[in-house]
Amino acid sequence: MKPTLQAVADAVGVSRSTVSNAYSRPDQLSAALRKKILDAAQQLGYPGPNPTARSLRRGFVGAIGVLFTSQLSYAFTDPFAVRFLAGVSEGAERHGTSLLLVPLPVDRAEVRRAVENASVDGFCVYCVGDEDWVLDAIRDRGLPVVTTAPREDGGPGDRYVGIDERAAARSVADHVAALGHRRVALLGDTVLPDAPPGPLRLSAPGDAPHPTTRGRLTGFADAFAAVGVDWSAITLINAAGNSRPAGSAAIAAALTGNDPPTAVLACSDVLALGVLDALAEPGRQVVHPVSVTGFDDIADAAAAGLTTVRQPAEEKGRIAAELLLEPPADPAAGHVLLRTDLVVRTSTRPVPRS
Amino acid sequence: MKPTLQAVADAVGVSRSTVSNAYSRPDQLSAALRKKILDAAQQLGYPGPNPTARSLRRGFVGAIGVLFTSQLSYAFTDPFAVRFLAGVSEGAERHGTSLLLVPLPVDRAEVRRAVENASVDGFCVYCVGDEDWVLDAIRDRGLPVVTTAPREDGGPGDRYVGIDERAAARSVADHVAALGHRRVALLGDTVLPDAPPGPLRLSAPGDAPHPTTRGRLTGFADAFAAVGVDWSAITLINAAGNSRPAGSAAIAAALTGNDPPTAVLACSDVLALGVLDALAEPGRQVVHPVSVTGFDDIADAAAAGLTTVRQPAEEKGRIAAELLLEPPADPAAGHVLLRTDLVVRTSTRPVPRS
DNA sequence: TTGAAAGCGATACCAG
DNA sequence: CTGGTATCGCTTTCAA
Repeated sequence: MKPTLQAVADAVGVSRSTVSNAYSRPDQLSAALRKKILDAAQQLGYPGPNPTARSLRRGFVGAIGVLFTSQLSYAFTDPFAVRFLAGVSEGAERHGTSLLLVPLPVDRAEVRRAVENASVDGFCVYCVGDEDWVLDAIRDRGLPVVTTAPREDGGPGDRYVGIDERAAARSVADHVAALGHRRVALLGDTVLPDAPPGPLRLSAPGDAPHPTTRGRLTGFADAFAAVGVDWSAITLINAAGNSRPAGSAAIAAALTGNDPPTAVLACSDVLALGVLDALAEPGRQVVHPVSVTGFDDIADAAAAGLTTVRQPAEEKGRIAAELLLEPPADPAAGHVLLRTDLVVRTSTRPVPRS
Repeated sequence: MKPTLQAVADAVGVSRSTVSNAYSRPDQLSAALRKKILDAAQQLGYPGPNPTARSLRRGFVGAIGVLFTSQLSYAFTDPFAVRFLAGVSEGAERHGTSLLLVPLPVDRAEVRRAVENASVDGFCVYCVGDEDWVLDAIRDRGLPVVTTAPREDGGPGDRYVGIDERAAARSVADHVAALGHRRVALLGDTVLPDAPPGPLRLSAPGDAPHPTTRGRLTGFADAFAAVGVDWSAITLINAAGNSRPAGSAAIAAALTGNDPPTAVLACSDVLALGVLDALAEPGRQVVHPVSVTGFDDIADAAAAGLTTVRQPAEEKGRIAAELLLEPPADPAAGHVLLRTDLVVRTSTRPVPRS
């Protein structure tokens, strides 16, 4: 049995409170006594105050939970997520706060349990898919939450850090439209739950359930509507997952069909790079060059010459952590919108004359 | 005040145990009563059993601590570390275990406190530098630990997953030596604590305090000793940090000096890529092509054509997690050595004839 | 099935 | 500066 604080107290012949003070409030006892206690503890092999017991008593843990509405390894696999986390960890580190990465089970009921079991002071939710139900589970815990996508029904303490998805998406799409592209395809990840990879019909961009995807598709549509291209004339393509291979697989058919698009606008850089991969495949020669755009501006985008929208990944994470750790006095300050920038590179070109 | 289990019990008119059972052991009470309790809880806004209290009582947390002997953001900045973590998270996820990323303060005394304050069932330590003192703090907690570098004085329960650093390093160095290189430079990160970037004298490779660096330098030295090149004839260069810019900065002077090395062997891919960056800089034309090798085989290595040693990053992480979560019955199985492979690409060429 | 009682290991207030 | 006491919120025999 591991010795407890009580054991140390007995050994030294003082009360528990004194031993506790020796650890947590050195100024509350004489240096000599403190040393005596610490020595005895060392000698007994007392590992120091049990952190769980301490948290219980203090009503505070010193950790924030980070949830990915996806497999946990997504957090380390997706380039944007990694940078976001780097930012979160930076913010947390500044406050001496730990990060608890909680894996979410696939089963909904178990998700509740996972959320309920996390010893944390608050949650930071990185929204990958449509996750209102996850947010509900968290909200029921009654802890502060910060999300990366706006909530429809955010309560008073609702905190959020993001970008104006719609405007940002519009900025790239405007660029593409200005280059003369009219026959375009939009590529999104899991536009509808369980949709297979490939073309997908959606009566309006606003029908996409996931807020981020919805915002981006709507922004794309806005730009083309402005030049007279109706939503119904735009090809929407679904990718099964946010990864390069998923992007390649999803776009493949569209590129080889007759009348392929002259431009593909993807909802993420990863998907866009997948499109470039598909375009580069020997078998997949398209009759004309295809312009491609991404979203995020991850590291690989620059080398690939990908035109994209930059959003400040690390800053987003850092602010998320700070929103949790230093709650703004003014609740209105709980919603932070970051700036985005259109980054034009070589992957977009004027529409080829036919 | 948030309602407690007691409040729910009072509201329903049952005892606490019954409410507790409603949550944790559904089979211990009638479905009807359980529903009644859960409804009441919902109605009262009871957030479910407090995870901290539960952990205290159960003596088990359901989380493992992950420590980086460096800034926490290193975990998300260094490509190899990220892949390692992806592996750890995969292993943890399989067990429904969370990951607690604990930021380590710079101050040693505070490190102890940080370690002592982490509510976890075990620790996984990613060794960046010379961290015996961190390991000591952890060991004093009396929790299981798995490290990525062997410990000199590992106790009985000592768990470790790594590679044969020395042999792996030797394999690249043998390749370089076979190409005829004799005037070589070795590049390592923080070879000695607080050493400035640039050339460094070490009487023997074994003098490097950090076990990983020591192993790699020794392996490099082995290979050259075998072809008659003495340690004293080898240039050792220190980089201030494991990053591309640090690599560039450290090597710069050596490349422009007279009699520059014909080959540079770096202790990591990141440093090696930094060397390639330096070589590519307009001002830095070297009189002859310089061969460069790395270590790890991160994603960027392939694109850069970097010759390197591959070690299975994700697997390393996954095994680390498993070693913690499914302690091997046979203590000897607590030490896992992974295989490495020499990957020859275009960054190494035969020594130029002069 | 249900409930009473005994902790899990520590902290904080308040006398002394 | 030190110690008694109440309590943090829950789980778990064990008996009814």
